Amino acid sequence: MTMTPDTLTDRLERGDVMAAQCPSRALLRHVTSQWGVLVLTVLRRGTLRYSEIRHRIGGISEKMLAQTLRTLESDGFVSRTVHPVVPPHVDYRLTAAGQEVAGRIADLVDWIEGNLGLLLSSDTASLEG
Amino acid sequence: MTMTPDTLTDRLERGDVMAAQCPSRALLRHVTSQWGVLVLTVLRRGTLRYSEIRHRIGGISEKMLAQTLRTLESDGFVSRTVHPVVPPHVDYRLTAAGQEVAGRIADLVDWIEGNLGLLLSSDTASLEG
DNA sequence: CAGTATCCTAACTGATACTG
DNA sequence: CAGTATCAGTTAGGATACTG
Repeated sequence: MTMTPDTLTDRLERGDVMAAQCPSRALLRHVTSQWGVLVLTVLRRGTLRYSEIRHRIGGISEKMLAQTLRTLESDGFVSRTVHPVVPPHVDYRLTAAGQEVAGRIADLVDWIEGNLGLLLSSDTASLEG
Repeated sequence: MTMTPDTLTDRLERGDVMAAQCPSRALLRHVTSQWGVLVLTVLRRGTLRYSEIRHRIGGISEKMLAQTLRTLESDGFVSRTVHPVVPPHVDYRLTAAGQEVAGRIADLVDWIEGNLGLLLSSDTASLEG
């Protein structure tokens, strides 16, 4: 097995997330952000309005939901549709790329939820937030 | 299809990550933290020493690596082995639970790395960090 | 080598109040 | 309804120096 003699440029072009300046780092940070994970997860079920998302994610503030949605939208994971009615009606849904990442996030979330008991019973498990 | 008439207690016991106080939230935050993701990813290849991890993850500081390793260890995702020699030699490796979550994280990371071009070419993609 | 201790800044976060 | 604006507190994060 031969090792690739990796230059920094090689790594950036390849999209190597281990290179500090690689754009994939930023994308990864956005989708794995505290609220990004949960927003992507709830949107898997379909199109939702701002208030519906907020209601489904316990503890998220208006500010962070708005900010997270804007980031995910600008990254191309979420699309935003404004219905020009009064009172306002805005829908959010996953793009094709969003469905891909959200599916993978959901696999992770599901495993953790499903193995919570196992994890918490471990003698080394912490309670800290 | 009938809806589950969800109490908060139900959701916590089920390990529902959408409930703000659920312990799965904290675990999820730890493994999806900026450095947690990368540490879990590099450890998939096998046992590594502190300095090896630090070298492989571009841009991580000593402080954040130490902190991230301690958190992942206390959550039961990483195990730490001290070899009582001088100079010190400490090994880190994934536990069984760690391998499960790291595998799922890797699926996400791989997809993003592999589709970077697609994501960046999107007209809505941002450059921000 | 593998960290810890200290200091400092910037970013994240939430509460509240307000707007179209 | 769907946000934005503002403010204040907390935490994340990095640089440097130091220890066993």
